[in-house]
Amino acid sequence: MNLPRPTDAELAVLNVLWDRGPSTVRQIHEVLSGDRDLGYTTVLKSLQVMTEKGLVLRDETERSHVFAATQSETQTQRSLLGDLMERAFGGSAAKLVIQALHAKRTSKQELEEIRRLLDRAEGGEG
Amino acid sequence: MNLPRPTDAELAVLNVLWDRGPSTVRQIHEVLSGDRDLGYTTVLKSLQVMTEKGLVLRDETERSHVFAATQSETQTQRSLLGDLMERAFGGSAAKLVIQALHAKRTSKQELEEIRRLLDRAEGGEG
DNA sequence: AGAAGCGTACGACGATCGCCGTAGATGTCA
DNA sequence: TGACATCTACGGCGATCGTCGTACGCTTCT
Repeated sequence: MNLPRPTDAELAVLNVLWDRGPSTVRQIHEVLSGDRDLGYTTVLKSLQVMTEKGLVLRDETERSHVFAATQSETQTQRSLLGDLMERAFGGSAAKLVIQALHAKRTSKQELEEIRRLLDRAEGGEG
Repeated sequence: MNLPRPTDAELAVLNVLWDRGPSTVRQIHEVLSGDRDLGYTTVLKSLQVMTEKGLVLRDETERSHVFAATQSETQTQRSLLGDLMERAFGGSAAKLVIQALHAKRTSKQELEEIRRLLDRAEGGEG
């Protein structure tokens, strides 16, 4: 089954989950309300919706439910990227990468990392 | 002034505009209804909303208004990418690029193109 | 036992999304 | 001139988004 694309608010929650591992509403709320002003029940409601969508799993064994992301950060990043690639880049990974490199100044180390990946990718292709 | 992120439906319209240049509702509708089933007034309404948002400009000199994108495809691609980079990649272009290369099999030619860009980017840096 | 605190459930609200029907103005053609 | 086609404007509909208030059930503390 294919999961729906997480919304902005949902992605913020997922980021916390990926960063800190399975967490309670309170823990997530604490992290998130560091940035912006955000009610406790807002986070709770988000998690409830995300549970219905299958974006998170809820462990109800304890009184304070514990939530965990169902997809890894990497999986989500790829599908988000694939989605954007289709919708805005005519499906071309190369165009996307090129614009990404323009979108933000990339450090020398990062460029090297990309180059290494390129070598591997090229090698692995028929 | 900063334009809002175009929605999925709006991006589909913009794609037509970038591809065919300034167009009437009818022309856009013809292209779009090639793929999916879509009412004429649906496209019209989209364009009206997009005009309010500043995503397109409307030329009303003719009876059939002519719409044009206010941002180039490249500009939009970059801001979409920058946005996603912030929301899902912790602001790291490198992570994004790496996942993008994984997200879809990339042809040898495309890889070469990216490599060339990398050379240029590296050269131009301090 | 009663009060105070912590937790989830539920419903609501204003905004937006994507979609379209209908109204009414304007142009075209027999 | 009258019929018909073509356009835009407007409003509505069901769904989702992001946000929260309120209700209510368990703990825990006094």
